Amino acid sequence: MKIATWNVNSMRVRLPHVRGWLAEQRPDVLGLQEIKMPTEDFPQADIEEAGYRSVAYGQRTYNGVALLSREEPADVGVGLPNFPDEQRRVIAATYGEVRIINLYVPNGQSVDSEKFVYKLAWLEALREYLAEQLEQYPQLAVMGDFNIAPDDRDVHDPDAWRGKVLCSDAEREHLQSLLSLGLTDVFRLFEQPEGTFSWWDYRAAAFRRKMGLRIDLILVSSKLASSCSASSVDIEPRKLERPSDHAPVFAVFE
DNA sequence: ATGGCGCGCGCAGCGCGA
Repeated sequence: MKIATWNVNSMRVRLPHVRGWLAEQRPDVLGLQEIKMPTEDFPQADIEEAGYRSVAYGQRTYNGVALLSREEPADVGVGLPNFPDEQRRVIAATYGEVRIINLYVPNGQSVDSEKFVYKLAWLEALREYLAEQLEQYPQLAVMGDFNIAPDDRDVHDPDAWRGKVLCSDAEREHLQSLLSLGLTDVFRLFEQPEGTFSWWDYRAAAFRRKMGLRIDLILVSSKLASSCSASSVDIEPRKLERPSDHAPVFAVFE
């Protein structure tokens, strides 16, 4: 089974990239974030032409998530059950025995903003939800745009970013508390090239200059971790015309 | 190097992202 996550920064604009990537990589499940359109506008027919089912949880202008899959999804859930929120950031579904939760974690803007307070509260509610889901689903994958770089290795210039949003101790501690539930960041199960990132600012030629962060993650339960055979970032779509600022990240399970 | 870029909205220029 191959699963992947990709913040597409507008599904309308990125539909050709998504279709191309599905055709080339053939993931079993692809989680999308920042589709930036209402659920009813999601291009389900175009995705079906590519051989994929889809479930979306979208809204106008901001946020929005979707799950594309070769198999029919079961038990679709949206949102965090313990955190009423107008912002649409979570969609979950079960494929066979595997539960997949697709996330768009709040950005947080800056560590002294109200949005940062919201981000930390959101992460606390996420931890409670994941604790409950782990009890229910031994084979659990939680993937998406976490908007947290787990470690200095995941930051092109750790000193410049130290303490800043996406890299602060408070955010990293929240991520650690998710991992403490029994989840593993599968990317780090394997030897990786130094300076592997999943997001690069559109400004300042950040991609060309390899100035990025790894903030798109795939966390899995121990049962899935033991069967994981690969995990990588595919930076090729970031080189296309009008790219998303994020690259897809995938993991393979035997 | 925070400013630049790119998105939606909507038709100018702003809010937002990370």
